Formats: sequence, C-alpha cells, structure tokens
Amino acid sequence: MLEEHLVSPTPDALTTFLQRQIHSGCLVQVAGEMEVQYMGRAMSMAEAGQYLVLLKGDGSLQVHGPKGVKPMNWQPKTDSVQVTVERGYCVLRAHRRKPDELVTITMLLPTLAQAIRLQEAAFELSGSEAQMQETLARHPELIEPGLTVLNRELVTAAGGIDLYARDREGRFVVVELKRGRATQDAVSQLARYVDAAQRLTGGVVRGILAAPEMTGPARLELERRVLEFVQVTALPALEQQAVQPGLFD
Amino acid sequence: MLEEHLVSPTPDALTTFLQRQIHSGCLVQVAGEMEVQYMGRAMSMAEAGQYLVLLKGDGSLQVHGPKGVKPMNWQPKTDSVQVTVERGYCVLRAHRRKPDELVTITMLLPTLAQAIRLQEAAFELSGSEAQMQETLARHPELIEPGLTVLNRELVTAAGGIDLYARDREGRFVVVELKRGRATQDAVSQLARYVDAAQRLTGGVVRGILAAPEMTGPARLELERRVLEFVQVTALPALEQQAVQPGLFD
DNA sequence: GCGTGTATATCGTGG
DNA sequence: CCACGATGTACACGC
Repeated sequence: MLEEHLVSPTPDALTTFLQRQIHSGCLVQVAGEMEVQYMGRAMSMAEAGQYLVLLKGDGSLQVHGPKGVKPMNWQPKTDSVQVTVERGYCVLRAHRRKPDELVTITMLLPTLAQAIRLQEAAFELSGSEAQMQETLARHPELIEPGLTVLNRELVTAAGGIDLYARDREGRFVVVELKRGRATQDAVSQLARYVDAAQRLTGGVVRGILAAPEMTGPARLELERRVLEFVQVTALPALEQQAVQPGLFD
Repeated sequence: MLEEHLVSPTPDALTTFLQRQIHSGCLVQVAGEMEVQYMGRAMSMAEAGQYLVLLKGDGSLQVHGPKGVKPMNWQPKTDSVQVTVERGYCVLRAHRRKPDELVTITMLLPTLAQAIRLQEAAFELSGSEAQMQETLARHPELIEPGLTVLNRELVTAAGGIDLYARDREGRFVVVELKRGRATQDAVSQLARYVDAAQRLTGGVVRGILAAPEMTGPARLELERRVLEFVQVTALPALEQQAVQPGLFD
C-alpha cells in the first residue's frame, strides 16, 4: 500500500517522483517547508512554512497546516498539474480552467514525499435530510394527520420544494425540512416557496417548517409570516443507540 | 520534521505510538485498512477500506478516501481521543461533547504511521467579502454617487446588514454584498433586511444587492421585490494580474 | 454557549 | 454548463 517513500529528496528527485506518481492514481504526499500561492476566485499567499500537501488520484489538491479540518489551500479539481524545477526548487502548479484558478507550491525544503494507494469501500450515512424526506413522504402523518404528499422536490421558479402536500381540508401545504436547528434563512426559504405556490394556485397555501428545533429569531419570523412549525427528528432512535453498552468502556 | 515513522506496525506498536504522539502537537498520520464509524448529529459506517487518517495537534481528526477535498469522516474538535487494543486491533475513539459525537476507527491492517511537525507561517488572503466591504465602505461612490455609509455589519433582529447607508436624497439604503454570483437566497436575505429596516424606520428603504453577477432567477426575484442590483467585483485587477509573465512558462 | 453569516466553501442533483 | 440546496458543513465573530 505504501508505494514509494522518499526522505529529504533533492529538488530533482522530488520532481521526478511527482511527475511519475501524479498519474498513478495514488494519494501523493509532500511534507516540508514550502510557499503556497493561490490565484483565482480570490488570491492568497502563504509565506514559507511547514505544510503537508495531499494530491489525490482524482486530481484534487489540498495543503494542510497544523490546525483544523479545512486545508489552508486547496483545489477541488485540476485540469493540469505541472511539476518543474525552477531556481533550484521543485515547483508544483495545479491549474483549473473553470473557474480559472491556479495553486502554486514552491517546495523550499521537502523532508518527506510518499505515494499511498487508497481504496474506498461501502459507505452508509443515516440521518441526512434526504432520508428524513423519504421517511416523511412515506409517513406524512408524522407531520400532521390527514396529510397527503403530492410531490417531493417539486421544482418551481423559486426553487425545489421539499414536500408539496394537501391537508385534510384540501388546502395546499408546502413543507420545508431541516435536519438541524432551523434558522431565519429556513423561514425565508419556506416563505419564498409559499409565495410561489400561492401565485401558481391562486389560493391560500400553508407553509410548514419541519425540523428538530428552531432558533428564537426564526420562531418570531415564522409567526410574523403566519407559517407553522412541526417538530421532527433526523435520528429518532439516537438516544437509545447512544446508551448501547460498549461505547465508552 | 519527520519525527517518527513506522511501517506496518503491530496493533500494540501502533497503539503505543498513537498514545505517545497524540499529545505531541505533531500531525499524526495512519494509513492502511480500517473501518470507520460515526455517531452524533448523524450516523455513518464505512466498511473495511484503505484510508488515510490525519490527527492534528489541535485535536481535529479527518479520514480521507481516495477522492475529493472533503474527508470521508471527520471531527473538527475533540474533547478526548482514546486509543486502545480491542480484539487484537488498535481502536481509536475521538469524542466531542457538544454536540455529542464519536468517531471510532478500527485499524485492521495499518501499513504506515508517522508523526510530522508542521509550522504555520504568515497567510494573506485577498478578495474576501470582508475586504470588499472595507473597500466599499471607504468608496461608497463605487455603489452609487452621493451614498453615505452609516454602518457596517449593522446588527438587527433579522441579522447583520453588510452596509447601511443613506442616498443623496436621504433615503435609507440596505446593501447586501456577495463575492460571487448572487442567488435567490441572497435576494431573500436582502429582502429580509429591508423589511426589518422599514419596520424600524417606518419609511421606505432601498435595497441594493452588490455582487459581480447574479443568476437569472435571482434577477427575476429581485425585480419582483423592487430591489436593485449594482455590479462590484471582489478582485478588480485580477485580469491584469493573471497575464503577468511567468505564470505559465 | 447561541445566533448569524461567510466560504477560493465542496459536493451532488437535475434541467 | 448552470442553478439550487444540503452539508455530520467548518470557521470566525459578536452578544
């Protein structure tokens, strides 16, 4: 799995290594003192420091500092990655055409370069909004008795309505789901959809925000707009699962 | 800078290594076959695959697969990281209290473990919205002649207004900035602020969306709400800088 | 700790 | 390609 491993390579050796490994499909790493420059949607300059570069097989690039999940610099996709020797340093340029972006890394003092082969396996996530939507579409009574779901992800000019339904009295209902605490933004979003639906149908349309909880200001905004709130949870049985023995032994 | 380096360590050796290095302030890596489980805001399970774990000195954790900038699993902050041997495997548990989250990694076949010392240096970013705001606050004429800025980041019940100003005719103006293409959401946001300002002042308040461009639907929504658009760019001189010689030689 | 908003957001989806 | 919205968003900032 560790395909290649260089310690304190010379600029030439690092350049050759990178040129060889970049298209190998491996995850390629370089650690050491470097300077990183970015130009594109914004611009940034990181002066000489010790960083870790990850270049993945799909062409994505990230430069990590000592802190945080988020890389200091990155490039989600690259159209070309060039490695050259310039002024005695190995220089890596990762370019992306749309949007036009360039990350330039000057390897001042590389101390480590290696290639690792990774392999992804099955990955399952529960508790996403998509899953909530599926559950509620199958069991709309969890929102309100007598509710009938007409559409999921109904596309309108205002955007996609999570659930479009009819209540037991025949009124149309727009449901906006949030998997976490709902904010004012969620209320604005719901209001926009309700407006759009009202313009389309001509009648009165109810708007329901379905979320585990909401912020105080969101509640005020919701009441001001005469919209409704229904409590739903993304992970109904989480509490039970959390007390399963063996987790913190 | 490369503080320690183990190849295909035994579970015991890996456990000892991790327990020692976790509080060293180094960036700690483990690569190899592993199983990753997450429980907290949601739940996830990654079956046995080849992944790369990064544990940084600030307690953040990320598990990378072969593709993408975003880690497959992560933990932005941890309150405790425990490493034990269980059923013959080295098991790492990264726990966070608020929100209550747990990432569990079972190292099935570690092929590489190492500790690297990183050091951050000066980092400068241009073209952020904050910088746009500063520029426009100093040169409000770029938005409109005769504009006087009253507040930056004015906090209201509806949220923070980027720029609050008065036009040459004395009307209040709410300016919402976007550093990229503005969407319907941005228009909703602006509308919410304008509503709030109108309720406060009692008079008519203008709303200006200042961005480099906007989407088609956003434009329609803007017009429907009788709001205005002004073109501003986050990086005014980018084109000139992009054709500087030496970039693609 | 909450609420809010930005981000070079990234990423997937659907038209 | 564009538009839109979710994300276990992360992260910084103000109260």
